[in-house]
Amino acid sequence: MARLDKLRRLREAGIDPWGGRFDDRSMISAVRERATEIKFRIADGTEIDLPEIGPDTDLRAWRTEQGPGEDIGPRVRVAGRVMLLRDKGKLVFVTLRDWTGDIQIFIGKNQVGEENFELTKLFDLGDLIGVDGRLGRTNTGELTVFAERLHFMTKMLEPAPDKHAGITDPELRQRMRYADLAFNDGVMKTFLDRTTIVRSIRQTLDRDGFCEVEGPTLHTVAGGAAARPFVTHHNTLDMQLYLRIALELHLKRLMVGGIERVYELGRVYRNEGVSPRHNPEFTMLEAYQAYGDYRSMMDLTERIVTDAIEAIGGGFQRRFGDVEIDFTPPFARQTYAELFQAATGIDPADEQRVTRLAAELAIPTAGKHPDVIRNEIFEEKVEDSLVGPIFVIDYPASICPLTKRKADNPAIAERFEMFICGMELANAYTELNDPELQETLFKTQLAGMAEDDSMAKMDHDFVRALRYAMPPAGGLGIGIDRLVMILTGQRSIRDVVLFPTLRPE
RNA sequence: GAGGGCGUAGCUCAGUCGGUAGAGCAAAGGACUUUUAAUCCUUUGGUCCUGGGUUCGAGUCCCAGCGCCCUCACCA
Repeated sequence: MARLDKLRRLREAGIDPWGGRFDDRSMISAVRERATEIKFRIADGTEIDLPEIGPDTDLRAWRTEQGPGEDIGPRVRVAGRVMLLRDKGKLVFVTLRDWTGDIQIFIGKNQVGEENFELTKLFDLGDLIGVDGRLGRTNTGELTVFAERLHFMTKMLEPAPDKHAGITDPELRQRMRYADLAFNDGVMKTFLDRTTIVRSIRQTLDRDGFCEVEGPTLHTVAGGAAARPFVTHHNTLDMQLYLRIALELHLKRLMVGGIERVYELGRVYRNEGVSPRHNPEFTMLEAYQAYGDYRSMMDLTERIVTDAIEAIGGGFQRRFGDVEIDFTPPFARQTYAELFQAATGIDPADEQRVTRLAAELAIPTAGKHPDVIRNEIFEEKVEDSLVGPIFVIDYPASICPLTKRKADNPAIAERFEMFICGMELANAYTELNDPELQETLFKTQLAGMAEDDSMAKMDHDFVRALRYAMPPAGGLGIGIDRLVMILTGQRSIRDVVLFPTLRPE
């Protein structure tokens, strides 16, 4: 009988196939925790605990040994999706799933009565049902709700995916995330973990006295990062607008205004290529702390990451692919120059040998600033191999134009990047707050931009804001999606973004 | 944007040298009161991504296109 026929049969039996309010149900995880309340009541009325349940448990034999008696378990009400259906004639087993877990339902014809039992004939994989029953264990020891009454909740009209493999086509999983969440193991957990991580980050920042704000996502000038923006248009104002590519410039304006610890955790949009580590829209945290510097932000980053790990559990030793990562604080801190020297055997200050190495690595050097060449070598020889977590500190100043230099060494910028498994997870600076220097650096940056990046413009208002005095500050950016990838063990950003950008069907 | 791989039943996948389109799950009918990816019997189910070409004959070989995945580039 097809699903639509069953729908009709439900209606004919006076049952609404789309269900309704269903009060007082317990979450399946909570029901599972009540397993210890199940007792075996023997003839004289005394109640004894069930034996330890193992893979070879034979409760039927154990019950026979105890003599005449019966299982007494708590009455529970659950609701969820029918994941597996095992029809044994006058007996039907259902594996029911809600968003907290799975539990088996036992539906015996003699136990629930003819009318309820007829309802099971109208069940399909994927339907939503409600069950009243008593918690107990089957002969094999499986924790089970022995149904006393069935409630039909909602009919699924589409065929269910393969009950073992689920949906494996990555495009379908992303396009039909609803089915992915409902039928593929572990997907729900990953996204609930994502929520837990984001909540934990807010808690860490709030506890440190940071103030969460919401900046504009529509910008008249898209600044704060070197990326191409999405362009849009406001009709009645008849003006071109850009979707933000970073949170930075508005948060700094707020620092000028006196919001001394400020952060935004929100979506930014970059009109660049897609890859397993890049989605056109992604979630960034940016935090700014007045009277701090990049070292303050390093401590904060470490707390944000370790708090998030504690929030989702599983300990500081974690796996990502086949790599073992140790998040036990403190995280390693090494200078850019040290790492360069260790990986290449060459002193980064040795101009000649750096140039020779660039040639060996087939890195074109013509017309490039030595620091740019150095950084290309660094990216190739160092970054990919950093398992981390590690803070790479003290970058060459010329590749960080918007960063304060070290007071005692103007060639070095007060910046760190945190790497885990070769991925850049965080980036922080001691922020530049000199408006005149900022303006000059903006101009040089714009002059160096390619023709197709011409939508980059000078943000005059931002420079004016700095003229009203922004306190010296540390600033931090964390790529939330990548952090979630690392902490949940997902290799693709599209497995931690609920609805990644896709071409239309 | 460049290179490589993939596209077959509702789902997961086989498909040999170019010779009648296959399996498991799902679906439909039946048996079974402690199963658990239940099992057993029966049945149904195809635009082989699209369009050309080679050939007596193409899921298979060739060309083009579309889509997805991976690597690289831009970027975080």
